[in-house]
Amino acid sequence: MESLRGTAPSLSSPRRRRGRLLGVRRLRVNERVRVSLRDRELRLRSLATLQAPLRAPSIGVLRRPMESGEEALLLARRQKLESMRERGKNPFANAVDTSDRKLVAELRAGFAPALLDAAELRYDAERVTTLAGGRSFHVFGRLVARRGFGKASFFRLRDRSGELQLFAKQDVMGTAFAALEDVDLADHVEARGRAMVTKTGELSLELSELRVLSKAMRPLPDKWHGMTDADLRYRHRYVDFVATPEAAAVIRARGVIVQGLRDFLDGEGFLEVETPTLGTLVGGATARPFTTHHNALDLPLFLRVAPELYLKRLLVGGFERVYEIGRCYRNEGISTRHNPEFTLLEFYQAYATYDTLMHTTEALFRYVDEFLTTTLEELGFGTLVKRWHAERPFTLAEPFARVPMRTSVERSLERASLGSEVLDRLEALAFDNKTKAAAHADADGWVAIWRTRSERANRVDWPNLRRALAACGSAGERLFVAYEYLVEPFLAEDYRNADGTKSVPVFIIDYPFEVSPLARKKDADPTLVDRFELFVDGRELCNAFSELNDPADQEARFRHQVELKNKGNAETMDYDADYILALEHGMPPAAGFGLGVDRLAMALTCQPSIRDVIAFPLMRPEE
RNA sequence: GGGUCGAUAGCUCAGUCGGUUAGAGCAGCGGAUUUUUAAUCCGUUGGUCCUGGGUUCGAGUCCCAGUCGACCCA
Repeated sequence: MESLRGTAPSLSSPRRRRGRLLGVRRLRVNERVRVSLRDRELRLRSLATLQAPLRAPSIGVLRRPMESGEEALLLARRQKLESMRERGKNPFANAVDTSDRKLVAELRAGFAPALLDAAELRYDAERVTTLAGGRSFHVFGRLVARRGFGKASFFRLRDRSGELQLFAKQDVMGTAFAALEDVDLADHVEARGRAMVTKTGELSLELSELRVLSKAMRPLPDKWHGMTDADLRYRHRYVDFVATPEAAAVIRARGVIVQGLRDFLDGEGFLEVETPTLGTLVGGATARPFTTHHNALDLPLFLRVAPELYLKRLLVGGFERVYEIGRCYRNEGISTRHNPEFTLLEFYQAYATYDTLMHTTEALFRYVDEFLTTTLEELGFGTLVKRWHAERPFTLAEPFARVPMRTSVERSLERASLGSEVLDRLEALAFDNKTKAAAHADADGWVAIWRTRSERANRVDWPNLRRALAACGSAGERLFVAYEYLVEPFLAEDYRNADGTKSVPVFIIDYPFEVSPLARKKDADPTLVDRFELFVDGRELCNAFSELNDPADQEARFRHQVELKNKGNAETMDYDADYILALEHGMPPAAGFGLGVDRLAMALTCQPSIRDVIAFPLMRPEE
């Protein structure tokens, strides 16, 4: 990584600006187009004046192939733009009158009584004519398809609410029909026309007028296949959203999900707040931070990894129920489940325990899912949302399972035909490369035998389990690691609904205190804390606990974090003296909750990568 | 960080064993077409085969290095 950053500028050749539609490259292409136009003019002029002697070579000039296929496409659009200007039409018109605008969805709603087939959107012609009553309708949108028939033409217009066919006929439009030659796919237009139904039953506007409002200078991707190259899609999301309707629907769904979260919490009397994203300390989660710098104060700063400690200060300040939905930043790897910046929902509730929050969590998930479903149906995404529901490998309809962490490990061992000996021997299993292999001979032998006990026992990632155990400094950490390797990979198959067709969300509860530096210890067993994480189809979505409000205990936990940091662990918290001071002023008993909003969106919309639910995911630059 | 796979026209993709001038569909351009909906029909433009190096009489194809991406693992 480091070396890459250092050497990239000198190594990277001026190439790489090939093939991929990169923003920077686009500009260059445009410049090249302009230059080449000037070139051509000059050459043509010289042809005319110099005549015969240069004739042979200049034919070569004339027949010189267009710079590239892409540039030829751009040139064609520029020529249409010029043609518009010559006819006094502004290709980037700004003054529009939307006072009588109809959204496509509104228009369809108005003609709903004439629907013959709701699934295929076929309409009865006579009833549409009657309902329209001779009115002209005014619509705005982008042209996404066209079919020409000489003296007639079909367009497909898309606005934010849906798509509608426009039908242009020469005998209706008169001279305006010829101007359609300057209209390209992807142009933004306004159109007026009477509502009618075509021979095939499609509701259409028979155009009296079509005006280009904004000329698109680049074509859309393949009308049928769209854009499938993942690299292109993520780098040029604005194109992806036009070319891949589901990609746009997912972003819309995400917005609705966030709205649903707010709706639920507002209804429970929570106050939405905003807390700092820049700070001098790292806290609220064990994660490696991004660093930055404030110039005026000459102060090194961290981007927050979680809002937790500020939200709990608000509890001290008398706000009993607060929440924040905000961006957090963790300087860690990128994967299908991790983006360096991501959105966290955290809420804190005074006089509640983690047990209270388990009930709240179930209610919240069901509320948001219902909200998403009904809202998307209203927006005309009924088919899509049905498909998502069917594809989901989990169900929210049944009670979520609850299992204490230790029990979950014991159960999982049983299912793998392994005994408690595995749990008893965690410390001895630890393996790291520093120690001689001979020292692990016993453990190697046990693992070899355990692997033979069952197919599931063989599926366990023993090498990495043993490596992770080597990094543990306490029994609590070892239990947690055992859980991660022996239980978590099997959650989705172990916890199923009544008929076994879908997985059921699982609360894993009662974590070791060593891996929970901000959670309250259990009264009955101080080696554990009142904490749960929620796993939906085996993926961690939530983390919640009864809050630690004993300043002395919190101080000891912070000290332990600092010890780990001094030993070289990058994913630790700082000692936050001001937070201790806040606790000393008295924080009410409370429980707090965190939810990965991106991951929730992934789960509810069946998206395989976090990049699909983020409008503009982080990409390595091309050049 | 490791492994596997991939990169060919603006987009989606073929390209056989290393062998003639690298093909198709869409989009574009020209033509025909007044009810199509992936419209159709005729014609046509468009290529740094990701980059660099190597092997070879000959490389899109084989080898090495690199870039970017996808997936899996860490």
